[in-house]
Amino acid sequence: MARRQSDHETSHLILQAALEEFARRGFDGTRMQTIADRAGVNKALLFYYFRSKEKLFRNCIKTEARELIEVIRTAGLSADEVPDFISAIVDEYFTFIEARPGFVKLMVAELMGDNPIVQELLHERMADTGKHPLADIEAKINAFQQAGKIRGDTTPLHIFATIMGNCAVTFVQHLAFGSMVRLFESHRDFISERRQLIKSVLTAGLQPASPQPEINH
Amino acid sequence: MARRQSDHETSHLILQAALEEFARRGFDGTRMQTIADRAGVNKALLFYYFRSKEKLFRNCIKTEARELIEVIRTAGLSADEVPDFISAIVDEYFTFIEARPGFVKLMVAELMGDNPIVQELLHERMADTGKHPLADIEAKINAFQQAGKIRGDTTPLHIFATIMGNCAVTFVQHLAFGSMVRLFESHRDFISERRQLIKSVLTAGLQPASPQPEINH
DNA sequence: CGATATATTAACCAGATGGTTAAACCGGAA
DNA sequence: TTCCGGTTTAACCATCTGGTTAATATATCG
Repeated sequence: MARRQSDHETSHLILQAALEEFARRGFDGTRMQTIADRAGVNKALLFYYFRSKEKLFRNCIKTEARELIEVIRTAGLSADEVPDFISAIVDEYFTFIEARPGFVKLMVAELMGDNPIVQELLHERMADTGKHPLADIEAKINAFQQAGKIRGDTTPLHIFATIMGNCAVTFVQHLAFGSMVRLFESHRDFISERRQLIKSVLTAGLQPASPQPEINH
Repeated sequence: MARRQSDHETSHLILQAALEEFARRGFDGTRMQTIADRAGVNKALLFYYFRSKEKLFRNCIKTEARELIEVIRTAGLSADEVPDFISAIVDEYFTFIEARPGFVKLMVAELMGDNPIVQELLHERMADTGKHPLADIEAKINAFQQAGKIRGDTTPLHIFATIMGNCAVTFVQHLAFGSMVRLFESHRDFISERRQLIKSVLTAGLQPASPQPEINH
């Protein structure tokens, strides 16, 4: 009964199953046996292809993070004006995550851990390409600032963090508010409303210092 | 050698230790023995005061969530103008979290789980007070909208989610970006820069529809 | 076919983990 | 002092978990 599959096929099955389980249960909550069951293979195969639970986890993280970075990078570079820039990044981020229900949880699980896997990934990429994967985005934001098209009172990375943060947190809020209030109708409604609001708020909020009311602190 | 302590003292010690461990390792990653060690008590005491690991975890979550809700509620109600409203909530949120290094991780751990503990807490509070803990805040935002002081093209809860989301995500980004780029100087610098930027961006971005550039999508 | 390298599996293992229990401990009341 | 209820502990247990191993199955190639 044991049909033999190609190396690539089997390890891909495992990776996919692992991705879903890690996303759902976190690192510690995930059982190797469960991944094996989900992939329809013997547990020992997980250790045959990936040497340990941690290595398998690292592989999952890297696979997903690599994709996201590329998606965001491409989206950001495709736009020439600030509103389009924001809109493109937000849209691509949302689309990316909506297609990967467990992604945010997976990334959070990575951040909960002690070893920064993403950092490892970035080192690899920098060794390959010779520059930071986000360097282009950073330069683009800097150019916007020089042209007076975006607020210049902070660093490009803070601008970037603001955009990405609003996107990412949406999907955690989706869980949080979903259980805290049920005044939000359906899931999709919440997400899509949020997407538009983020674009609008950021487009207005990231404009160069227009006369704003004083803030107490 | 076994000094006897008062009931309250011991269970409080345990709760505090549990809080730190759950925050650091998540639910599944936390060991009851470790909590016991940290609290300096015998492991069996954890089961004596709290009946199970899960009950202990629930207790931690509720304790923290209750505090945060109250802090935010109070902050929000204390301000009469939108910029102060935003500033107060952001400041209180940041202060709250800075004093509790593991809070965000703890809450994320709760959201990762399958049973919505926070929802349980809200039900209790609503049974006590007769209204949703955030109802006052919601009403206040609604009043701002009616007065044309804040954008009226979305619901109060989306406004609230935008403010809270920006705060919460900061402390996750602190971890994420901290390992992704090291262009951010120290931890405190990142956090405080972020705090000011959030206030500014939101104050500008949440204003009622001023003429904004078109957004492609 | 036979040989070889790779894939796959069942059975197994040592250590850890949440939880239990019965006994000991301790302060205070009578 | 004696007794009693709440508190604390050491020892214990059933179960689970990541990881190993030795044997088996399968494709590929000469």
